[in-house]
Amino acid sequence: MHQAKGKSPRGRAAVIGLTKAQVVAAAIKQIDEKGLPSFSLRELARSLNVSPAVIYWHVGGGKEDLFAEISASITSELSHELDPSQNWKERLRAVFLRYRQLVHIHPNVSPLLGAQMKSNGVANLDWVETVLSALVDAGYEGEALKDAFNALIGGLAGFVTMELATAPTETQDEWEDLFARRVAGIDPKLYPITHSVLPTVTNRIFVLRWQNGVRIPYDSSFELLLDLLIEGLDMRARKTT
Amino acid sequence: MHQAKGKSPRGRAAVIGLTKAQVVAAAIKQIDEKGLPSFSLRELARSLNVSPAVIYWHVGGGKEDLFAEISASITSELSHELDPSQNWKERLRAVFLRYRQLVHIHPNVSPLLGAQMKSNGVANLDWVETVLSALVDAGYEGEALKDAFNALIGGLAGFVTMELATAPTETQDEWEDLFARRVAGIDPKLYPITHSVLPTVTNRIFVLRWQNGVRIPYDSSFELLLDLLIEGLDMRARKTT
DNA sequence: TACATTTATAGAACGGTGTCCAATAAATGT
DNA sequence: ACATTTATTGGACACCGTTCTATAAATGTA
Repeated sequence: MHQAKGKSPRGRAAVIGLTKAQVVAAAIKQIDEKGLPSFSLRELARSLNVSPAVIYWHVGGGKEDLFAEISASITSELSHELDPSQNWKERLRAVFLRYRQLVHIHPNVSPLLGAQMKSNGVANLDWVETVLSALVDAGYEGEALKDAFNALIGGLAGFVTMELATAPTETQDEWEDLFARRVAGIDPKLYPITHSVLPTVTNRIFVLRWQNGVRIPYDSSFELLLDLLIEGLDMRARKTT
Repeated sequence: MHQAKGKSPRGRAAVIGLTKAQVVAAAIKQIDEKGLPSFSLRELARSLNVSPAVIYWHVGGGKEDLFAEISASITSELSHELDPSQNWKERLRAVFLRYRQLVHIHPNVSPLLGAQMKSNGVANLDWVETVLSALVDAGYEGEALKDAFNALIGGLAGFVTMELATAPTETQDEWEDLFARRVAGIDPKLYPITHSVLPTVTNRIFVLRWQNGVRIPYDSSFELLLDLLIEGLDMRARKTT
């Protein structure tokens, strides 16, 4: 039905045509350039000088599966180069900073790693093992381990997803103006605190922004979140151990 | 060009036809039932026994704007009924628990509040004011306030987005089988920790699951995240004050 | 009551999309 | 040399978002 899924091109070589990896790479490139909303299989096929059906042959079952492949392709680079001599806190820091770094390379793909996250099965086990083993080293097990893992992944990966949430591409300038005008018109009587901190906060916090984390990265906010989580998990572990 | 945006149906009454609010409500209903991926303006129009063009007349500019309206419609219920006598930690807890609760009512709409989050301008200022004022009460200001706000919103709203990330609707059963088989086949030599905690963790942590937070809610994990953040922010505030 | 105007809807059209299927070419194994 | 697998084509189907022009329904005004 479709391409040889064997480990590597052994006896039955890859003929000459396209590779699944090439299709995925081209898809990522196109999403990087044109954005996820305007991505289409037909245009992908066009960019490869190929019939749309070819994509179906190389990747199993259409768009959904292609997205899963893209997601796997990006997160696969995650857990390389980890220094096992570091303690668990340093390892956690490193792996999540690396995660954010990776996603920032392909901001438009971000929704596929967060909200869509189909996770083509068990592709990124390295990641899971890294986080779980760090937490085990910290002294977590059972239900507490489960919750600590979810708090870390959900909070940090979720943060990055929100950070890179797609600002509307269409009439961007026009919309920025509208937004800026609305912010300027915030009533000091109704929202005194918000109004008073507008100078330091406008377009730099989550709900009150018209650009996303691509143009205005949230480095220090992410670091704060990361520190709060790791320090907090450390304290809790010490308490119960 | 489109409907009267005035406060309420005064002189020029609402004729008899559809209301923008009705369109939005119907859209939410349809997304709740059929899921976001299979949502379409045409089917929405069909369900209202109406021509597709009618949606364009009632809501400004098509799908994108309709999504913004939906998002606003849901988050508008957010900051009601808040007890100002509570201290800032209790208020923060309450508002974010309420946020998660609200989103869980319309799980399929979740991507619109997270990854897509266009935020039709400044609709949910109540929310912002609540969080900001709590943090100001805690002693935050300037850059630290900004980072604390972003860590809270990004981490917690992001968590909920991930929790409800859309599991694939299509061939669900078949896919669950595939996933379960892959999990069962995890190599204990390669992933010793992961393998050893599989019993307590399978389908209950973020990457190793085949169902999303609708069927398997992450209550205790969210509570942990919430506690870690609030406690940590409290400690940091005391230190620097 | 009559007419002009605003409000609301209908219907058709345009270009684009995901997906599938039958036919066919290209490379491979025997 | 031939049968088989591998890879690709082109066309079809049904649906989609969006826009346009025309028309109906309600309203304001004389």
